Amino acid sequence: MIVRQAANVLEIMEFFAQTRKPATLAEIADHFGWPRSSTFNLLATLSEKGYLYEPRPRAGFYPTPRWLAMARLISEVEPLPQWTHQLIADLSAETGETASIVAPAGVMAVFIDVVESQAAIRYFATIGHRVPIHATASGRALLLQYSQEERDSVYRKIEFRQYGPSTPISIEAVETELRNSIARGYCQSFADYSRDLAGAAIPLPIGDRRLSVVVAGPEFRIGPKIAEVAALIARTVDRLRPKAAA
Amino acid sequence: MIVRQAANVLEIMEFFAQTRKPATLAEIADHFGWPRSSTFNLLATLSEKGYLYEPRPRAGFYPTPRWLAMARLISEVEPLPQWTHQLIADLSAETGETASIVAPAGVMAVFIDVVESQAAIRYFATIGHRVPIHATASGRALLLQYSQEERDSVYRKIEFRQYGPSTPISIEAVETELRNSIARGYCQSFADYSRDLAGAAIPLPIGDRRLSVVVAGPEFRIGPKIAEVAALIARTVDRLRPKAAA
DNA sequence: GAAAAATGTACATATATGTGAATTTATCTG
DNA sequence: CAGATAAATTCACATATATGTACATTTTTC
Repeated sequence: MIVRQAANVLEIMEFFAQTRKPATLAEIADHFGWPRSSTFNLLATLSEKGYLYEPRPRAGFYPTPRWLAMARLISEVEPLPQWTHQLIADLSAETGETASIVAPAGVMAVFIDVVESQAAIRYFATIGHRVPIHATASGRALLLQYSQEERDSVYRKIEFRQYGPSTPISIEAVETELRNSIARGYCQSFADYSRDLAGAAIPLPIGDRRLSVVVAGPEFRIGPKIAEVAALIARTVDRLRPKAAA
Repeated sequence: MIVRQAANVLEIMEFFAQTRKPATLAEIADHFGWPRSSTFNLLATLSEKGYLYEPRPRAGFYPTPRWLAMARLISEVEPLPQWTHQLIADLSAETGETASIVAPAGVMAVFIDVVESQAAIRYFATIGHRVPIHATASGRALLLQYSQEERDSVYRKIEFRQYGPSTPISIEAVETELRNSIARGYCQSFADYSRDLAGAAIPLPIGDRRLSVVVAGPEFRIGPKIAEVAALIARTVDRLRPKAAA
């Protein structure tokens, strides 16, 4: 079950992140199609807690810097090492596609850092974006780092759905694909989950964290050169990863 | 009316900002005394939206970097000029007390930047902290920048309460205190709102934004030297504020 | 290695909560 | 400067929602 008012808080924040200017109660209510009274309660709650204020009298609400302060505290812990951002920046620059660092989240994989392609037609992904762990290159690069028991435990919770023509729709299909990936030296996906989308990924263990790097883009651009892209990822990791650490 | 689940989202994030490590459903539920099932729904919602993930399998949830990405976008707009942070940093260093930049939010004043005192006994304030606009030095330094009509409009919404012995409990009392502040050259408060707390503040208009700077600390430390502190604030603003801007 | 304890998940139901309509307050406009 | 228009609040009530209970799964204990 989705907690509506919790989701609404996030939507409001995303709204401000997009518009980047103060908004009045009426504007917000209209934008979301929420009743004024409900919007009023929400804004009042956020204000009361110190997360919203009125920069100028009657010019509307805007988030306080408290969000930033809190987010900084949270992200200080286990920050990604510098070089991982460099990694996806380089990969995106060289391939012209979108590159990301991905982490596990139950049966899903979450994008925790993203550098987007500059191409007009491109894979649009943002930090926080989630995809099924078994039906994507990046996800499978995570699964490769699990023990058999851990993988089994994940499989039990997966709801296998035919997202695309090549989606693996059984545990066996996923395990087979994992074995293929090992043989191949990298993970790949051709529209397993998103239409027209292809990607190459490799595992990226950092300390005891299980991450992966993925480069993804439209099938017609990535498809022909997927092996090259995979090799480039591996080379770039080798180049940037500090030698001392595992 | 307070929107409970909206507040809960904030509480969870604050919880993570404090503990700075992943927490399991059970830990979170116990910490807040929430039912497991409700906690489950909340965490599921936040995860689904891409704001929570599981860094390591079964080691609990933690916020994704999406919070940071969003907060950065939001705060890029109208960032405080560099020198205002320098201002409160210098003031805090020189006085040994807590210094803050404050903005209006209806009948309240919000702390939008804070440098805390290092003293063992100190004014504990964080970004986002809110205090009544009429019963604090910082708030009155904001009111001084309002027109009479704007002030009247604020007064109408204030619920006058006797927070401390010297809290102004009528419009007239506030107006009188404002006139005194002008004569005095700065705003002050002696436990008007918080017990044992005293502070000196002056208006700090930046562009068309109405802000104020305040230095606050325990009455016994600040009290005797309040005039000096106020003078120091004024001098420091003069020193740091770019000459060109108003 | 089996049993116990702890944790995570699903669902029906009573109730806390969101909302439509009414009221107050502010802002245009001629 | 009225009178009109729009925005912000308030409030009682029906309904969407949080939770108690039951069940499944995982981890720990002995």
